[in-house]
This record gives sequence, C-alpha cells and structure tokens, in this order.
Amino acid sequence: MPRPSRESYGDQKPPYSYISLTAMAIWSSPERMLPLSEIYRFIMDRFPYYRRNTQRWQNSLRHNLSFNDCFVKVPRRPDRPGKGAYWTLHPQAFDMFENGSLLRRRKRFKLQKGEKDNLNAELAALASFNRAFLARQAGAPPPPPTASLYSPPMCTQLSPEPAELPEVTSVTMLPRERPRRAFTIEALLEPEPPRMSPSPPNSMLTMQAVQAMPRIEFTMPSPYVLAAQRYQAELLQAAAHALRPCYLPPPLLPVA
DNA sequence: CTGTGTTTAACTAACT
DNA sequence: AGTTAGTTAAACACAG
Repeated sequence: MPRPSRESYGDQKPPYSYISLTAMAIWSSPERMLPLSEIYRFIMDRFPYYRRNTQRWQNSLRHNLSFNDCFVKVPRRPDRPGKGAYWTLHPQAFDMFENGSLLRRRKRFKLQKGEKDNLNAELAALASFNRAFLARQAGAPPPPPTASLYSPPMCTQLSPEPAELPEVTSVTMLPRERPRRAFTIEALLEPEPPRMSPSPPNSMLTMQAVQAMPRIEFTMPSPYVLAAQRYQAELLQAAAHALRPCYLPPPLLPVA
C-alpha cells in the first residue's frame, strides 16, 4: 500500500526531533542550504502541529542550530542580501541517523577543536570575501536596475582605492568524494529533491575564466562549499570583467 | 524594533 | 540507575 505522499500527522506531534526536521528541510532544498525562515516554513508547511506555539519550537530549533555542530552557518552570498545566514548540514553529519531513529541519534555529532577551527577559518574567509566584494561594488556605480545579477557593472576610471580582496588564511584542498549515501529520511523527502547541478546557473562563465580565477580553497568539499566556490567564481569573474583593464583583483594566495 | 544567533541551565526521556 | 540526547525557557547580543 502506497504511503501518503505527504506526511503531516495532523495535530499530532511528528515523530522527529528538531534536528531531523531541520536536516530534512535543508536536505530538501536544491542547494542543500536554507535560511532560518525557510526552515520554519518547510516545517510548518508539512506539519500542522508546528503551526501553533511557534515561539516555543522556533526557539528550540534555533538553539539546535547553534548548539549542534552538524549544522553549519554559511554567510549569505553578496548578491542575495537579507537577514540571517544560510544553514546547511556538515558533510560528516550525513549519517547522523544511521541507527534509523529520527528521534534520538546514537551519538551527538561533535567536531573536534581542530576541525571546528578549520571550518571557522573557511567560513570567515568566505564572509571576508563577501565583505570585500560588497565594498568594491559600493565604490562602483550601481548596475542598471534590469541588469542580471552577475552582469558586470560599468567600468569607470579607477575608483579611489579598489577594495582589497581579503587575504585568505586557508588551507589545503583534500579532494574527497561526496558522502557515499544520500541522507535518507525517505519518510519525508517526497519528491526527489533536484540534484545540485554541477554547472553554474549563469552561463556567461567560461571554463578558462573560472580556471583563471583566484579561489578560496576549502578542506572539505560539501554542498555549501561547492556552492560557495561556484558563486565566488561567478563574482570574481564578474569583478574581473568589470574592471578590466583598470584593475584585476590580486590573487588569493593560500598561506603556507 | 524584530528576527536571528549564542549561550546557559533545568528538565524529560531514551538508551546502555 | 547512570549517561546522554533532545526540549524548553530565558537572557542577551547583533544586524537589517
């Protein structure tokens, strides 16, 4: 007998922890990351139980996001302004629910100090990149309102001092295959979530351009890092395009 | 000001 | 029964 395509549990509390609910929401999104408000929305859409007492459970959920290392806060990309960051799952946390229970994991997912420091360094580098990009854009004339997000802004004469792109404090790239098994909470993720497309949505990227771009490198390829790398490539490409021949960003050199 | 994020603390409940 | 994961409350800081 086919199970219902959409679980709701009516007014009953669904048999999932906040951690699993949040993981489902994140996992159901195309980019495998969501802002807080959309995590709320995912949960409320699917589970009527959570349409009440929102203050209570949303506070709990935020607590979980901050408290648990399995959730990673990714800074917003500069072309998607808004409040709050994006949240994603730590790549090593995919098998948190291996024991099959969505209520209680066998073991809490905790990063070791070093791992946490590395991750924080990467995310700080990302945030720093974003700030620099925004600063640089602020110094340039605003793009025409109809322009596409990444269409290069106009190239004026050198702006007073082009915002320096940040030094990046990272790190070695250890290519690693994606998690062996997708996160399977088959119970909830009804329509097979679209796979992350390997190619950027913006087709103006050329392979050579991307390859020539300085990149922040990350220790751990994961959905958010891939997305970050992709958008960095786009932004850098747009920046380089806009500024040529006036200014090309200095390379982002990994620190030895 | 409101939503977001962090932290501490007390509690309940599941697991060993 | 002890341990630990998860929930709830609450105080507070910060940012848009």
